[in-house]
Amino acid sequence: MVDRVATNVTDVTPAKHSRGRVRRPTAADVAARAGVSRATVSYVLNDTPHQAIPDRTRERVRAAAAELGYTPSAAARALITGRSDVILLLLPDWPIGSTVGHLLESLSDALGQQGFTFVAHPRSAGRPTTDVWKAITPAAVITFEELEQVEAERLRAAGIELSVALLGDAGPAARAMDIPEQRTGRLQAEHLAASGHRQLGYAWPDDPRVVTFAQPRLDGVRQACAELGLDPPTVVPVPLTPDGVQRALEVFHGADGPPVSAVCAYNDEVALALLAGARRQGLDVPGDLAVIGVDDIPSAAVSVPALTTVRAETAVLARFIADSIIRQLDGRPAAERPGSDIHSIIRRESA
Amino acid sequence: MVDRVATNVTDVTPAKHSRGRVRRPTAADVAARAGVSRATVSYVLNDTPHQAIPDRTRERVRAAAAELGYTPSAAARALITGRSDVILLLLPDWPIGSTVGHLLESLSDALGQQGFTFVAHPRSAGRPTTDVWKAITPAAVITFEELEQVEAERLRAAGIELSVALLGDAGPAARAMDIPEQRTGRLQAEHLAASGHRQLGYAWPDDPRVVTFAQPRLDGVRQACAELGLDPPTVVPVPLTPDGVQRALEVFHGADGPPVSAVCAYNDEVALALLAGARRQGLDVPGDLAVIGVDDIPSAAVSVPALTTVRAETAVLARFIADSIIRQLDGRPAAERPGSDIHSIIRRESA
DNA sequence: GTCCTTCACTGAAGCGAGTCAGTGAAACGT
DNA sequence: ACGTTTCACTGACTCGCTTCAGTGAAGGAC
Repeated sequence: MVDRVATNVTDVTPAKHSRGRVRRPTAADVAARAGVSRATVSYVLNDTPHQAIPDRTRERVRAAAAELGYTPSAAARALITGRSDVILLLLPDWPIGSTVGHLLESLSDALGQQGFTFVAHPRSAGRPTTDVWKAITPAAVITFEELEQVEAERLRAAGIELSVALLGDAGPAARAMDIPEQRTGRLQAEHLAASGHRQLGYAWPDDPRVVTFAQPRLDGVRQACAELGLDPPTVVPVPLTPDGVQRALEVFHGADGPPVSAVCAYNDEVALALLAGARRQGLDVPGDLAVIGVDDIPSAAVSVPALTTVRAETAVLARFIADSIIRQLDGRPAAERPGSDIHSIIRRESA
Repeated sequence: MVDRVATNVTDVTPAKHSRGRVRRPTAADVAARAGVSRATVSYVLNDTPHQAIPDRTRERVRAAAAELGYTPSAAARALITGRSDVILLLLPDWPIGSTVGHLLESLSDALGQQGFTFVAHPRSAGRPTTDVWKAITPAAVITFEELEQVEAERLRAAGIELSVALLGDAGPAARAMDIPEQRTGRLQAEHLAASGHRQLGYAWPDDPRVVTFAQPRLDGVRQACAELGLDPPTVVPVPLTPDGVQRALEVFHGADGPPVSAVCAYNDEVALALLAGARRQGLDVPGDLAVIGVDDIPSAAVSVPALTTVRAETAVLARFIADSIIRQLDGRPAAERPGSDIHSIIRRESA
């Protein structure tokens, strides 16, 4: 190859395959351009420790790499290291809303800053789980619910060392992060109790797929009620249909038990449905019934009455998750759980 | 290696690395167990054409693979074929809601059925685009908006042959699918016109990041108005804040122009905000102002009044997108655009 | 009986990196 | 002056797979 470095012409026309396909530059190309061996290129570009390479050479290599626009092939790297820089999130099959959307974004951000690539895969409800991780070989996979024994083993057998569940007990053997969802429940109950409500209701989501999410929130409400000396909350499922909401409101109003004066909703969507239902029945909110949600979705600010809700600092949470994963990947102890300050009440009109 | 096939003992204990890490079975393991060469294993498992391999042997190989729980290493495959089975969707940095969530799920389904693995990557708004595709080497990448020239070239230079934008003109050189978003706008306008409304408004999203989505919808409304002989719609941005909604409603009510009797909202979220705002001002919906949304989010069914909206068959759309991509990957002509039947009006109370 | 096909496979060459074990040359110690 | 250490590298192997170019044996044609 003619040495073009000496001339001022930087010819970086991408080489062509025999088939005419563009071929991206490889470490060998960089090596040739810098006048060193492939090994040296690898050492320099990876900052491999215990390798005596003078700054002159390092500079030459880096310059060559930059000029060629070289980036290592992820596939080759994954092949030899056994894992990629990818961290895979398995999305649950239940409807993902803006909250999960935010979490994705924050996670991507937090992980990206540490040099990892974050991707999400929606597990299709219909078909059996294809082994996504085999197509990606991620460094770790994140799930919402804990994996079943069988699946966890299959993961492990596929060579993926780390899998983390966001929800679920952080039991002895378990690899769950135990995201503090019950705190949202506690906050809801505490806020209502502080306004003098003594008999609370819980608007449970009607979708069986979200129990993992709903359970800790309800648990939080229950705990708070117990601690504050209130009766346990009246739990009522609230389907997102006009009739369903209507019936739920009747139960809250005392159809078969003591009437409640305030309800904690599983999330803002359910809370908003309750607000609308109350209006249809001529109930005043918060006069006849106070309602508090979770998530602070955009619609919560513009409803009538405006929805009081619990907001979580997704970004902080995401950073914690990212940190934990990276530390575990490095074999270091897990990161410290974020404090209680990541949740806060957004006080508006409904409670 | 002792031939264990003859005995009834199937010893499939995963082999260990020197480092003690689990090693997944490779094609060589399968070959050894089946008593053939690695090449044969590859031919059998990939059903490589023009290869004379008797069914006996095929069976043996497949059995061995099944017993060992063998699955090819995606990394190795990607390394040699130059691309993976992964199709990457770049999520826009604007808030993703349940509609996008549905689309993800449907796409994952449709693509998965064809043997592809679908993953989504949220592009973080803050940091410059990391080249995700380099960490994944996808067969194709899907974007919402069309990529900028520079980015498209970088993609191409990274060896990714196919990139598709969901929105944007399907111009001459462009690789856009031109998802028929303006149809939703047309449907909205046509529905309102059919109810006798002559002066329409358009509730434009206040978030500048969603213009690509909003523009075609508004275009659709404009087209329909023109065709039906109505005045062009009064376009008003509607921020999702109480004040913002209030001001928007005043404009719709004739604050600086002819008052409108019905408004098409960019989506259900905006529509719902309008509904709440109207209530605060004591306006009757649909009496004083009819409102129609897009998306049919769960909350639309339980609002007061219940929201009339336009729903899209995400699954059909996703199948079309998946088909198009796969056909283009194979060099076949693109799939036929789905008909107008993928959008339909969900008629409720608000219009 | 010889030559040519077809059959049923196999050996080996790569894909693009990471990494270990060297290897000459220079610097240093005594 | 001679042995040892450090420096600055490089050659070659490896990861798991696809694929091309054979290769020996059996079968068929003449």
